[in-house]
Amino acid sequence: MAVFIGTFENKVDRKGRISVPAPFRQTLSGMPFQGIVAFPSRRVPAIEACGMDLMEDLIAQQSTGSLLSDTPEDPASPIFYDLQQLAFDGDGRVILPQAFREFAGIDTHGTFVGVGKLFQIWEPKSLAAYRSQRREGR
Amino acid sequence: MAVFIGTFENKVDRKGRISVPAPFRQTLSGMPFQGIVAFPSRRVPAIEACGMDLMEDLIAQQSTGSLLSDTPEDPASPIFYDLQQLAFDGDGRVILPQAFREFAGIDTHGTFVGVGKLFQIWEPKSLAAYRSQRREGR
DNA sequence: TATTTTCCCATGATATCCCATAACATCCCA
DNA sequence: TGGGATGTTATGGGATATCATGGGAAAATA
Repeated sequence: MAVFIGTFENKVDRKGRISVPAPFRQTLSGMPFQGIVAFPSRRVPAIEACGMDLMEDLIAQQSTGSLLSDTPEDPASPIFYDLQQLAFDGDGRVILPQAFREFAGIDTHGTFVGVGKLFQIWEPKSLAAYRSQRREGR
Repeated sequence: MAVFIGTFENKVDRKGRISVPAPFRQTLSGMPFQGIVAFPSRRVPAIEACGMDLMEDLIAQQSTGSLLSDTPEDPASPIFYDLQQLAFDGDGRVILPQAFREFAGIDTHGTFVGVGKLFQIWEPKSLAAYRSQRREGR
């Protein structure tokens, strides 16, 4: 099972690149797509990301019947509309799309937080705020 | 089941390394990740740690569907925001992150205390204080 | 051609690997 | 029951490798 644990703060360089922490890359190393699948979180003001394996799980859950029927509901999970594949460059960095940076308020630094099967990318100060809020039990 | 029992005081060297007691490493020896998962305790001024097995239990409960759906809850148990994976070096040592050292007040020495499924790492003097306090029934 | 993206290499900091040593515990055999 | 031999452990430190980061050059795009 792919597991992400730990917190790592990295820099965004002037080209918009940021290093994915080495331990996370390690977790992703066996996967067919060398990179991450990212999307704005529905719950917190941060980007969430995972490996392709989790996406394949999600896709496997779509039943062929409902996909190809003419029921009015969209069979796609809503997050599909916001997904972005971000490939690693040779040194394990990705470029965060502008829209994602804005969503999370990320400028010069990003903090990666492993939360199990996913990880999140935060603007460091929003993370600090969120953390202390949580610790107060709110 | 992984069980930690016993008390061991070890040194922090100038590189910030500290040996995990051999009996604890023994307990962890069968695990896929050779190291510990550590976090500031919610109850006492010390670091708590366990093996990857305990974390995998926690993570296995995250279902792909709910992770990627629009449910309002943060997919992360609050504990995730403070976790760090600390790998053993060839000699069974780990490097305690600065933030952890500060949280527990650990400088030159750390005392490992097995408390069952977890163990704790204390600054020796705070542990002594906590102990005598407890013995007084407070 | 202007602009962006990808690839590649350089660098400094840090962590990792590896070996040495001293203290201690355990074992083994007379 | 000694008492030396062996092994394990914690600890220190030097050499090496890895990592995050910056920037140039090549390639792709518009």
